Amino acid sequence: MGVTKTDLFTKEQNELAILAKAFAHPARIAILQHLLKANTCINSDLVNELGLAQATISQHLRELKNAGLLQGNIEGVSMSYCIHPENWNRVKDLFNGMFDKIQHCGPKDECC
Amino acid sequence: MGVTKTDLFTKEQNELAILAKAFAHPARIAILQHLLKANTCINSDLVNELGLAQATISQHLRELKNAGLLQGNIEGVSMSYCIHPENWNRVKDLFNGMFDKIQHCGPKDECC
DNA sequence: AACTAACATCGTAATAATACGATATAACGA
DNA sequence: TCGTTATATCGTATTATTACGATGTTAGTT
Repeated sequence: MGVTKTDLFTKEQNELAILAKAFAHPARIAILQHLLKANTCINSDLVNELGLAQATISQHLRELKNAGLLQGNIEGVSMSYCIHPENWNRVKDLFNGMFDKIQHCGPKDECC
Repeated sequence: MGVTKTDLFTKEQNELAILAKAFAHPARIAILQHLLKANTCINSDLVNELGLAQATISQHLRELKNAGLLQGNIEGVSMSYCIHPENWNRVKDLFNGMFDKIQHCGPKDECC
């Protein structure tokens, strides 16, 4: 793409955008939802669950991990992933910090 | 990109991903934050505020509008944008529906 | 050691997103 | 009407993302 002009924006704006990008694919949402239910899973679970190739799942997992949403622990031969609890809550707070800033703007909410 | 296999995922997963994509650029976060403060703005406000070209701002505004996050009203010669209140709250609920599903997973939060 | 199972990484083709100049379009005022 | 102001849209070069086969890597098994 054209290069995003990161320097024009605040640290918070860039951070929120990076986090949102991690959520911005249905496969990654599906992975997160699976983990919210199952607490833990390995790559091959998700290959069966989602029907994407192993390499593709691995790539999505890495992106979620890079964003800090997941952590991975070696479990014998396989890699066990789970949601990173502290970061998850921080992300929640960051988004809600934005969501909650909306203000009532008129009797019928006619802002503009 | 390789084509995203939308049909593999649920409606909610695809919707969340589309919304997250709308948030996944610092310029769009900046636009939303500006609107949360100012309630209303026009294209040229943002050109001055953000330092991106007029065409670029217009493109970002369209994406935010397509995602349902903004609404626009004609105001004489210019276009007045504001946050779409109902959709904004629905988006908030959708994300929190996900954020809040995290469960305590152990004495030290060692999930995996 | 040889084999297997489970992943990660590489390479790459296909496709999407970003930025912006150039060019429409539309409303208002003189 | 003509010019001005404010946006939208088009075209396009550049860069990023997605998916997956092929190949590497590592831990356990026989």
